[in-house]
Order: sequence, then structure tokens, then C-alpha cells
Amino acid sequence: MMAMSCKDGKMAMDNGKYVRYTPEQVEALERLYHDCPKPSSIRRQQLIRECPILSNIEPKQIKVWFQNRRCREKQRKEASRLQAVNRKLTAMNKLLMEENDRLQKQVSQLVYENGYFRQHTQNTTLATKDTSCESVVTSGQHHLTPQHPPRDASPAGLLSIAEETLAEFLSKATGTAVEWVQMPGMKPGPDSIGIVAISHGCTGVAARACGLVGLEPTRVAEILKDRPSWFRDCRAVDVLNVLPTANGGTIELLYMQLYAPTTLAPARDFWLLRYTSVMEDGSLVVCERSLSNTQNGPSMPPVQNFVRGEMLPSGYLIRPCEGGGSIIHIVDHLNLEAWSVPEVLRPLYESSTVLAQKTTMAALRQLRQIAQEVSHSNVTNWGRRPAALRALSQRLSRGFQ
Amino acid sequence: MMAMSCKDGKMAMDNGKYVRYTPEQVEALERLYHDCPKPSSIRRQQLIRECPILSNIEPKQIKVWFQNRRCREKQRKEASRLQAVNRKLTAMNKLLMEENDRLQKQVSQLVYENGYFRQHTQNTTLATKDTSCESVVTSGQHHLTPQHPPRDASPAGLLSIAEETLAEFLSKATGTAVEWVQMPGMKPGPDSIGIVAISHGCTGVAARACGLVGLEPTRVAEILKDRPSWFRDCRAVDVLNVLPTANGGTIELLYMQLYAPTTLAPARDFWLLRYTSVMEDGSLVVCERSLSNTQNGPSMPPVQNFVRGEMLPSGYLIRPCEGGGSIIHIVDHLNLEAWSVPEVLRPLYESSTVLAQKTTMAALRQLRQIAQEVSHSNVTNWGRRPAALRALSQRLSRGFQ
DNA sequence: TTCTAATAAGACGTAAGAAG
DNA sequence: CTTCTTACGTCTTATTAGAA
Repeated sequence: MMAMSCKDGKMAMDNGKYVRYTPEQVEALERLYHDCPKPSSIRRQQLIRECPILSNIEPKQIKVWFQNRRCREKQRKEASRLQAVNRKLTAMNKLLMEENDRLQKQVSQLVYENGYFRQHTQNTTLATKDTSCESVVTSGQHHLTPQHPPRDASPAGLLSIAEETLAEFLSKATGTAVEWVQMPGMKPGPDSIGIVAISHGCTGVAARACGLVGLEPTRVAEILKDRPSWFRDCRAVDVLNVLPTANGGTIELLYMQLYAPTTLAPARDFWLLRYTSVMEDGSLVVCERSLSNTQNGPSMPPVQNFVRGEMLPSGYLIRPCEGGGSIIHIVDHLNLEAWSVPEVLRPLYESSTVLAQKTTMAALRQLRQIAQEVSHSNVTNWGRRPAALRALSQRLSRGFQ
Repeated sequence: MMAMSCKDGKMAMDNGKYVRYTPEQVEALERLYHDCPKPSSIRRQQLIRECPILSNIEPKQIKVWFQNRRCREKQRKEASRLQAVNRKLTAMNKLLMEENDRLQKQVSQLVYENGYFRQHTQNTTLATKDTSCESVVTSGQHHLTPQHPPRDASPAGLLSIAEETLAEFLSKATGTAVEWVQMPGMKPGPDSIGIVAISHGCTGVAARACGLVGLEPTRVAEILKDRPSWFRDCRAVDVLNVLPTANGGTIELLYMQLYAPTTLAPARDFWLLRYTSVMEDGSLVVCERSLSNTQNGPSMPPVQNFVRGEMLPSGYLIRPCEGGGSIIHIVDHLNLEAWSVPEVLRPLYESSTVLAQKTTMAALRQLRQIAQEVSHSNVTNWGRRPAALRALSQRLSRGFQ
């Protein structure tokens, strides 16, 4: 009986032992595999007859050997393919980063040279030509704002402002509406926080950043909208009104207060419209701008001890990445009304670099940190659910045998 | 006796059958694994006692289960890690390419605006200021050439010219010595041949490209030096002299003939110095320039039916990539003496775009094609040697048992 | 012809032996 | 122990013979 049960075990070998094939056998099998990795059952029998070294291996074992061999090759091939792709992408990345760096240098050089030209041209007699040229360059923000019908606080009026804000934000984030120059000391790199640039020669101070984050777009928007949690100068953000739009977006009216950088100057407050929407390609956009009387939009009375600051179209463009994560573009563009502080303090209010460090990069840092926490907590209890689920499905398919 | 042989077979199971553990058992084991993936043998015995569902599994099996489980996790983790890296690199690539595109647009805009300013400034009274500014911008090539002691055809003289050529080539390839603008219709992308740019507002015509190639640097240099094999307009390249340099490089004196694009114009020939050298970082550089009387260098008499063309510092920078392959930068910079052809034909000699398409991109295409052929021939006889070698080593280690 | 059940073959995951 | 290998159970899919 025990003997029978042993044979039932289907080891199907003469001596009932687990054997490894001899190197000669393996070599013969490898050779055959090289010629034909997928022999039919007839071909396999033929092989056994033709090759004396394989004659003591059963047909079933041959079949299994070929199966396993194919499986091994597949696994190895996939792994090496992935590594090759990885190497190529890494190299491409390096090349692109260097090219980026070169372009940034070129841009900086051209922008400063340009500024020089412009400055000297203004002092001379090229007034008419100059305007025509400038309108080509600073295309976006200049001629979008003015010529609109009067707008009020009605939904239609707000939506009009919102859409305009969106367009202007995007042209700064991904277009050439602002002459961005490389942020001093910020080279793009795999370990850097992202690509950061600051404005040159536009009104107010502006900073721009883009980077990758391992979080879903909605989560990113959530985090970034909660400005007090990552922007240390942000004292409060109050949502005064929420207005859904027809296209599934949301318009909010916000009141925001920032701390003053020193006690010698009054703090700033802002009266903002925030527009959150989803674009056709699935990108999430959150953009903001100040509402002011000059636009014929709704207005907000001044608040004591606060100087009303202006936010020019700014925001976050959050694009989903295939395979999780997001590509994020941030633009911060403020006019901090430097005239209202003593002259020695004005650089604090007129420095794009300061804005980039305190706001734009702080946002990226916050996102990076949260993404890291999430990924770490994921790693610890990883690989547990799948097995349990599989076990359950097996149990179900067997009817709880 | 048969029963004994079955036990000898070490299947070590009650009924001698290959069994898979029940879903309940797997679930229990997974839970234990989650708490402690590497239990000691004492701990394992304890587990069997504590967990009634595992009581019919032998201690040895438990040990094996944990071993296999650890192995599986390791494999899975490695695979998912690779994939995650891949996703991240892909996203980073996308971001960098978009940023690149934006920067290229910005550069084009600035360069044209600049040209406009420069043109109009020259017509007015800013002569003194203008020079100071221009020297900042077109830094490299302008003020490197003139002030040198007279040089002759001696090794020292040639080396001096070669080193200068190298420096000027590099400043065009990786620096901002030339105002490169995006080649019309050439967007960088994963499927594109590389990043291609053409010159704006420098003497002669110039094109620049960079890209990745799956070939070793020495092989790349070999291919690129064999210009007639890939540059259809190249009629002949003769090496007249070869001179090794102290730093392991090579200086060659070449005579090159190009076909004329039409029969209405005479062909061009070139009298070139080519300098091949290895940089400290392992990069291979092949750079060339024309030798002409004006430099006090060696000279070459004119050839009948040929118009002597001028090659400004040009060349190939070939940097090895970790994991095989190369990053390649190409600069082609010619002065084709357009004055010598009828006016209607001059655009042919003055178009950087034509140069880029016929020379610079042709080089990249040739490399790409050869790399592809190599990789294909590799794939066909792949995975054969390792197995045979392994089998041999096994046989050796066993002493041909 | 089309549908269905039986069969075969392969992919995938995993238990356990072998070698280092 | 880890890594590789042999062998097997399970599930899926392609093929085919027989029935509607």
C-alpha cells in the first residue's frame, strides 16, 4: 500500500528520486532548445529517440523541461529588457538635463542682453518700433486683461474672470508669457526638488516650478489648497463663497492673510478668486487671482492693519502620470505693494527669489514629504493582501472543499 | 522495502503526494510571515504547536515554505522596484522634454527679438554700448581666434591649433558660443532622432544635434570619421598625415572633397585638421577645422574645379554612458563661400537647415541604423553561451563525474 | 452552420531537492 | 541561508469532435 501511494505521487521516475540532469544532458537540451524552443509532442519523442543521452528521460520530463526553460527565458528576458529600458531612460534624462541647463543659460544670457537693449532703446528714439516688438514678446498677460465688458459678482461675471485667470495662468506655466530665468543655484537634477525659475522684468514678483510627485492629482490639489499647512507666512485662508460651474469646476471666493516678514511692516491680505477645474486631458488646474475694483468685479473693503496685496494669475497645473503620480507646474505671481514699506525693506517685497523659496519651493517640498510618508507606510504592510485575496478566490472556486 | 524507498525519496509527506497547502493554511502562514518573515527553528516548532491548522505540516516543510516565501518576496520586490524606477524616469523624461520645448520656444523668441533690437540699434547711435554688449553674448568664437603667435606646420603649431579647435568646438557643442535655435519641425521626443538645432546670426551655416546611441564611443568615432559612408555629398576624404600627440590623441591632416548640389556650381574642397582625443572624463572628442593661410598655419594649394570651402571648428563629442551606449553631440559649422555661385543658388549654401538635414542628422541616422543592426544580430543568438558555460563549469567542478 | 463538451497544451505559481 | 532547478497543481485558452 505504501508502495502504491508512492507511485501515486507521480514522480514518474525510475528510481522515484528527484534528479538533476547531467551537464551533458543539459547541454544537449539547450542545443535543442536553441534550434526549437517549442517542440511539438511528436518532435519531442523524436528528440528522445535521436539523442541517446536523453534516452533515460521520460517524455513528460522533456515536456516539463522545455516548459520550465521557456519560462526562465521569459523571466530573464523581461528583467534584462526592463534594465535596458532603464539605462536608456537614465541616459536620456542626463542628456535632457544637460540640454536644459544649456538652454537655461542661453535664456538668461539673452534675457539680460535683451533687458540691456530695451533699456537703451527706450532712452533713444525707437519708441514706435519698440512697442511693436514688445507686444510680440510679452504676449500673454499684457493684452489679455483690459478689453472686457464690465463684470460683476454674478456667476457669469465670475466665470468670465475665472476662465481668463485660467488662460493666463497656463500661458505662464507652460507658455512664454513670462520671461522665466533659471533660479540662482537651482540646477535641475534627479535629486533636486524640481525645476525652478523666477521672473525677469514683469510686474510684481513671480516664481515658477515644475516637478514630479508620487501622489494622485486630487490629493495634490487637496494639499496645495490647504495653504496654511505648508506656507509658513500664511496666517489664514477663509472660503467665503463656493460656486459650482457648469463644466464641473468650482469657483471659490477667498480671503487670505499673510504674516509680515518683519514687525516693521504691516501684513498683507488678499481677496481672491480661486477656480478649480478639470481639463480635457484629465489635468487638474487650480488657479487664483486677486479680485479688485479696477476690474469692475466684486470688491471687498480694506481690513485694518492689513495692506491689500495683489495676486496676479497664479496656480497649480496637476497632470496625472500613467502609472500613478503627477506632474506639477506651479506659478506664484504677486504684487506685494512694496511702496507701502520703508525703503530698506523693499527688497523683501521685490525679490522673486524670496518668493520662490518661501512659497513655490515650499509647496513642492510639502508634496515631496507627504509622498514619502505615504510610500513608506505602504512598504511596511506590502504584499499581504494579494495572498489573502488569492487564497479566498481559491477557496471560492473549490467550493470550500 | 518499497515503502522505505518512498521515504528515501524525501517527499516527506504522509500520503507521498505533492500537495498544495489549503487556503486556510496559506493564510495562516502569510499572517505569521507578515509578523516575522525569518523565524528560527525553535520559533517554527512553536508555531506548529500554536496553530492547529498547521499541525499536519512537517517542520521541514514549514522551513521550506518560509524559505520559498522569502525568495518570492525578494523577486517580486525587485521587479516592482524596477518598474517604479521606470515609471519615474519616464515621467521625468516627459517633464524634461516639455520644459525643453518651452525653453526652445523662449530662446527662439528672444533670439529673434534680439536680432531685431540689434539691427535697429546698429542704425542709430549706440555704437560704443553695442560693442560692449555683443562681446558678452557671442563670447566664444569671436575673441578666441585672433591673438595668437604665428603658427606653422610644426607639431607644436598644429597642436596649438588643435587645442584651440577643441575648445571652440566644445563651447559650441555644450556652451553658449553659438545662438542655437530649434530646428523647424524637430520636436525632441523619445522616437525622434535627437535634439537638433541650427545657428542664428553667426558666420556661415551651423547645425548642432545631440542624442543617444547604443554603440560604444570608439565604434561611434570610427563610424563618424568614415564620412563618405554616411554623408552622401562627400566624394572623398584623404588622410595626408597622421601625428600622435603627447596626451594620447591624434592629429590628422585631411583633404576632403564634396559634390556640388547642382551641376551649375563648382564642388567644394576642404583642407582640414582633425584632432581626436580622449578627455579626462572618458569622453571621446573628434574635432575639425579648416587650415588656411590667414592663420599662418600650413597651407594647401587650390585644386582645379574646386572652390575651397571653410570649416569652422566642428566635431563630435562622444561620451560613454554607464551600461553601454553613448551620448553624442555633433556640431557642423561651414562657410560654403556662397559668393561663388549664381545668386539663385545661394540659399543652398546659406541654409543651416539644409546643412542639418544633409550632414548632422544624417550622421545620427547612420549611427542609429548601425546600432539597430547590431542589437538585432545580438538578439538572435542570445542566451546560448551562458548555459553552455554553466554546464561546463558544473562538469569541471564535479570532476566529470 | 453554430454551439458545446472534451481534450490538449501552455502559463503561472509553488513545493521541495541540489549546490554553493 | 540563498539561489537555481525539477516537478507538479491549477487555471486559461485553443482545438476539435459531435450534437442541435
